[in-house]
Amino acid sequence: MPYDPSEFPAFAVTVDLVVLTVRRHALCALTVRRGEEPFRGQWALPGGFVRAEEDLASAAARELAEETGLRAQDSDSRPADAHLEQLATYGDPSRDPRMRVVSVAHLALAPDLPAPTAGGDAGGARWMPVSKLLGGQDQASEEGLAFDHARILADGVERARSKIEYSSLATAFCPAEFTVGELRRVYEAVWGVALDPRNFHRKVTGTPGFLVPVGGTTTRQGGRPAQLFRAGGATELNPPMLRPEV
Amino acid sequence: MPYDPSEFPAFAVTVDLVVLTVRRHALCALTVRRGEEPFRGQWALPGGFVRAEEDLASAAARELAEETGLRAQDSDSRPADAHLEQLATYGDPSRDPRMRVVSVAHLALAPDLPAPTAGGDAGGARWMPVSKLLGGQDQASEEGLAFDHARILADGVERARSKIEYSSLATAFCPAEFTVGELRRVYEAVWGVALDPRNFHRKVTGTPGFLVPVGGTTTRQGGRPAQLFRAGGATELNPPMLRPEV
DNA sequence: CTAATAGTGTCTATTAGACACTATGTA
DNA sequence: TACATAGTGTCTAATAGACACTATTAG
Repeated sequence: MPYDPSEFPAFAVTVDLVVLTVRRHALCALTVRRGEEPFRGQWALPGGFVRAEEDLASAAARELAEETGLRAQDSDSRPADAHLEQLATYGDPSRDPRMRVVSVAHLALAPDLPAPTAGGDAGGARWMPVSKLLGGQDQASEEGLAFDHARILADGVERARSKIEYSSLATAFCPAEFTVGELRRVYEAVWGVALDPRNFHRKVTGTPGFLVPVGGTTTRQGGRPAQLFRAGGATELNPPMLRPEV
Repeated sequence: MPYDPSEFPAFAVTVDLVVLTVRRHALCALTVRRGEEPFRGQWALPGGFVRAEEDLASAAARELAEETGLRAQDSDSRPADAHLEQLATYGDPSRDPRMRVVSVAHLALAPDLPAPTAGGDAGGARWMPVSKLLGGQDQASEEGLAFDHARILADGVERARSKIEYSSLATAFCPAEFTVGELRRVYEAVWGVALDPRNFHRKVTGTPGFLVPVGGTTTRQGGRPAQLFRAGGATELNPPMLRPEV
């Protein structure tokens, strides 16, 4: 196959973001209101074009910062505000009615933010419960997300749900310092199940390198003061945290 | 951000394939010899441009068929020859010196093929042991793969290694009918470890839906005749097959 | 016979899951 | 006081890993 720049079709390449957080015991995704056709007025995932001299990860980090103010690990060596990873790429020829667009979706996990959104290029932005966005396949069509974003969101949610099983990624949903109970509520919100607090406590505190005690305590959840921890260096969780209802 | 087709940069989009198989107790990848600059004469992963009206998965299946003759599940309802899934997307601005190319890499797992390659658009094609292609970081530079293909291959190998832990994907490396011992040798080759044949047998035959006895036996591995199985419908492997040396 | 692989059984240390109980804060 | 959450201990059923033993072929 000859390699002539004029012989292959030109594509637009975008990054779309599945930004997840846990708010009031519910897994939520960041959505933006579309200001233009097509799908004007509908909710969509945040995203935008990759620039001419920009890496895919950089483009995703830039969009994340524009929409939320969150800093992914990229910039310098300070601890990141959010976890960011590539999710999958969507390139159905008919996914955008205007032109051929290939979207490299990324998954971002962030702690609950005080301000729901910051300035971006989108009109309105909101955290919406994932159950609302994806619940009932038919509901997806009436109030659904634009383009193939429901599919992308579903893939991102499934990635998050499975990845917290065998990694310490759930701590990305927590602030820098958190309690065992708060971490447990993250698992419960993401999986939509109830976990035994005592077994959970034994499991996470017994896994070396997962949690590092930071010294203080807090009563922000009520009840007896709970120890504060920060995420340890361990990224793999072995043996994994098992999702119930197998 | 205005959505004007003339305002965004144009990208070329390709699919690259990490095609893995197990040959003579070694995990091997399909490589093709480059006939043109850049990297002329070096080995590379098979791949090619996505066509104007082609889905990404279709492009990957087409390239796989062109290079190996293998049929992924796409075409019709017959059982597929090979497993094919999207791996990740690589879009560093400098990954191709000629132009901006975004490559959507795919991972294919195939049984050992009698003919190493079939007709394709590449000059020579070979199965090369993964350990040769990736062993010793410095060795990668002298006899290494073109572009960022060493990185792509490493990601694909890691995906395969982790995915056979918790799925029945290892059967994609086996012919339609296989023995427990042959399946065990797949795990041993992919992970590069030795597994206890007795515990392995108990594990796989005790997981419902993983293996379905097909009735016959074979002595193609020598020794006592072994039952033949085919892959069952179960795709998830729960509890997972544990990789030793944790 | 030996050598090879297939397949079953048994023992033990570990652990997930269930749950009783105590500790320490707020209303 | 009642009530919330935090944290520890104990019991049991399941299982991964180690390994003894038998079965059935080829040479």
